[in-house]
Amino acid sequence: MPQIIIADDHPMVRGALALAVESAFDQPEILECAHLAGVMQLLESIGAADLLLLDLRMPGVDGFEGLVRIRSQFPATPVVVISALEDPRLVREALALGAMGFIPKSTPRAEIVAALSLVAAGGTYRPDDLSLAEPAPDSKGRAADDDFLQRVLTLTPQQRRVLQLLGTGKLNKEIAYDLDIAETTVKAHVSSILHKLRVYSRTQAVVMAGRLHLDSFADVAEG
Amino acid sequence: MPQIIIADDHPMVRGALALAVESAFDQPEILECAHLAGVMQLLESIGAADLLLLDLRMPGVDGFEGLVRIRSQFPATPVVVISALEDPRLVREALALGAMGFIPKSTPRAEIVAALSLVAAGGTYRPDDLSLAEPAPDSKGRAADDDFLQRVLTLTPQQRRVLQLLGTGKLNKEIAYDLDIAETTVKAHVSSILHKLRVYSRTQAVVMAGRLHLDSFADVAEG
DNA sequence: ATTACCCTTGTACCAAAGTACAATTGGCAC
DNA sequence: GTGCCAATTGTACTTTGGTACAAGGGTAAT
Repeated sequence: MPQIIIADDHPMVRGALALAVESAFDQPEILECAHLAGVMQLLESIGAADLLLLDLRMPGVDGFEGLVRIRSQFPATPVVVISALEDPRLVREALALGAMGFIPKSTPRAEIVAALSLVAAGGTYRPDDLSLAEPAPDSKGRAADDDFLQRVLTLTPQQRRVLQLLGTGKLNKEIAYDLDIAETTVKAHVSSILHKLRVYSRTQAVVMAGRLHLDSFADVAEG
Repeated sequence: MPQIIIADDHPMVRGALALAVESAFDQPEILECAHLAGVMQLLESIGAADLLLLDLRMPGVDGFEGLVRIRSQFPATPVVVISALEDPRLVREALALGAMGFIPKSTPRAEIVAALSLVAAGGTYRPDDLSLAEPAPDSKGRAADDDFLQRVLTLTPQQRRVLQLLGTGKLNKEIAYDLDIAETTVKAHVSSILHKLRVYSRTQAVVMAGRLHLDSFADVAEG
């Protein structure tokens, strides 16, 4: 019996998604959450879900931070991002951050069902009109960030956890305690992380990684 | 004959600013630059300008770094920051870093002229709607951040410059080079900064300080 | 079963970070 | 002037951070 988590702060949306899930899976166990904390608790208690439908905007989730947290702490759980928006950049970034799909809320039910089946089968889904419209980099700063994203994706799950804690400013010693491993091991991970991210200090890694969350800066027209 | 430097990578913007400068000063000598390197060269050759209009975003300047470099190497030159953005936090920080004014590109010409005159007279300028709209905390997470902001404000100007460079992930050695001081001095500043901010590592300082800039998340409507 | 990769840990070493104490200079205010 | 403070620098020291190398155990794929 597949366990599916639906995380959205809007009950109506959860209901609609539940219908789609019931169509796409055989006797699913549907677990609903209205906030990120609930999702994390659920995942901790059941270890890993078979699928997680995650809204980008809910209490406790301001953007991709929730996705990143979940992906790094529960890499085994496939995540499909649900969003009211469908900006190509958002889609790309969500997928780059490890989401297995991106479903705009405006998607027809039938297509949602197909998308969920696709992801359950190990595929990835994105809105049709984006399959081709991808290779269109617009601004300059974007490129560098995308490069960095690609590098973050080469990190192993444990390394992502380390990077996560690194991002809170913790010492190696504290990270070791948190992950219940030796400080030596943390150092090994940090070294590997620095190489993969092509930076030369933890501080730089933190600065770079920090941008992944909040580089949603609206390009403002010249005055 | 006052020497005024206009640094912006957009010719149209430079033109508009030049007009304002000509209205605000008597027979000004206007020097234009499209990138940071040119500004530094100009300042080195003429020693100090009477006013520098500096865009936040140009080749070689990703944010406050250029402002910091200029302020530290040519403290005698008053700098007015020109920006397409007008986030109150940006304004506050620019002024904290030693800018004598902050002029959004959307400002009417007449007001720009007045602002330039004000700064030339030794005053500081900021957009009107920010003089009062500052002390308005809205969300919960704000409280802690405001505490932190209060602590940041206890930093001396030079310490803020150091913190700024710290936030780019630079080593003490690099910071020393940028500010043209000894690494020992940088260490002294960092130590002092850590104490004032009540953190125990540069990484934590960077993480905390990072929040001050970019927690500007646009609230998006539900689908 | 052999390869490959991840996670783990250890030792050893070097570089960077951070603290503590002391001292000089210069500006500014009372 | 005297005092205060920012800024600077130095020496000396301890703690973190980071690299290099080596190695054992686990899992998954070929």
